[in-house]
Amino acid sequence: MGIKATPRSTPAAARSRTPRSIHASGHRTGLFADCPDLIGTPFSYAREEEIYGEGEEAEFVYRVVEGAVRSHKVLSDGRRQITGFHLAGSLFGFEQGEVHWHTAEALSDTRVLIFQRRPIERAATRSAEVACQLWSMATANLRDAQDLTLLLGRRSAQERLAAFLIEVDGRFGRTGTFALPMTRRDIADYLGLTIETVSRTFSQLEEEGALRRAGGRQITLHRARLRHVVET
Amino acid sequence: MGIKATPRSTPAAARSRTPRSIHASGHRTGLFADCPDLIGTPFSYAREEEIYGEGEEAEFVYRVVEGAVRSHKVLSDGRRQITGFHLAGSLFGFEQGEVHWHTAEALSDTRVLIFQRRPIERAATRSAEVACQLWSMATANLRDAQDLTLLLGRRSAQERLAAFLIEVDGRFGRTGTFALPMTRRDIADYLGLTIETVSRTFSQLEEEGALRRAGGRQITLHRARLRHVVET
DNA sequence: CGTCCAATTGAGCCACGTCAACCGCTGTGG
DNA sequence: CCACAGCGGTTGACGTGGCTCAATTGGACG
Repeated sequence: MGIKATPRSTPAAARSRTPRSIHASGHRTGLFADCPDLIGTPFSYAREEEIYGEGEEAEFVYRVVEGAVRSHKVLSDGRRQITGFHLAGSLFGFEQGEVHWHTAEALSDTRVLIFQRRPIERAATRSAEVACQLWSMATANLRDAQDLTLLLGRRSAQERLAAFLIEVDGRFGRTGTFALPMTRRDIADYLGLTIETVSRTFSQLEEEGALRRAGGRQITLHRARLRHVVET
Repeated sequence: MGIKATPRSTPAAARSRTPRSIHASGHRTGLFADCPDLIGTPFSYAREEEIYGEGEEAEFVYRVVEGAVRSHKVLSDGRRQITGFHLAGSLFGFEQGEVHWHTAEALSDTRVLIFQRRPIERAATRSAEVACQLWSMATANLRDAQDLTLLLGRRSAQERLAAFLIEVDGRFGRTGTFALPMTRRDIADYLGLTIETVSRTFSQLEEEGALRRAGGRQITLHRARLRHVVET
């Protein structure tokens, strides 16, 4: 659970690098787009590498440039709940307060932009616009978290997986065909299931013609039928 | 599920009332405490009365003065997930965007202060301080939602109920003795269980000496044992 | 071609859900 | 003052969706 790969380099090292300007693509919110003085430092993480851990001081925030990241919490006995996946363009690690209250790990080799949290928070205390963007971001995350709450509290395995696949499809541009960036274990820990149940549910959905699998990760959705599974 | 009592009066009527200044007690965040120009209008709701519905235009936000409120979402087939309880002092209904994405109902006869959302949002675009408070509030709600996510995704019935009772005790001042303001159905719909399972779990916890019941709602906790059930 | 690990599949079990009976309090009407 | 209806809560019997344990398959890579 959460195998740690050897870090290529440390955030401290990243901080000492010369920042280069790059423009982020596909961001969900416009935050930082209109803050030309906030330049992120490019950085990379290997597959399964930890980006930050729960309880660590929250010095940086991150934007995914390429790859994917998961945020999760673990109980002492190892049970894990993933609270979100961050794909290209999305910002994560912005958890107000002095410490991170999640652990973040790279799903695959991932490039990010790193920003120092302090200057952004200081900017927020001066600029209502920045603060409103942070508010807006927190609100979007809140809505996602509450949707997940409904999913976990009241939906069956089929409904959970179907809703999840529709969500991922949406993030990949609603093409209906994509490669899942996460393992069955990640999906299980996001949906509050076991890998076996996830696997069986994939099989059921495939039997019902709601999707087709190719090589485990590659998926083609039959969106109408999937949406029918989710209803509401 | 969500029986609607006859409203005593409507929010529209509240809007036309003369605002009276009162000071809110026991608020979780200081929001509005230092905004003397933002005066709330007192208003009341009867037990089980709907305060606002999902999809309605979000014209007001609310602070509980006395009583308790639940926020929830429902699926088309009636399955319900309560996403939060709001006790005296807490602010709710502030769900950025034009419409509410929850339904809110009074658990018992409840007094609130109503604030118009528009002026607050306008204030936020002008004052970084106000915007930061809104951000901070959203962040606190986000943390709660993600804790609930872990609870629903990965914990057993006993752990859920124990964690819930500790949480409620905390909100009532950590006395260890209190009357639950909500029914078993509400608890079940918050914890993603059925009323029968909640009831049986109460019985188990009582057998194990982790709490004592008196008349259904009145509870005395054995905090050490309850905490032991939750661990982590 | 062999190794490794993700994924699938099967068999059996159990925590929690379902269905149903019953209890006890409260309010109401005779 | 009692009878009774209504409702929240508890308990029992039984069903089942998802979990556990275990074996097998399949794809990626050396």
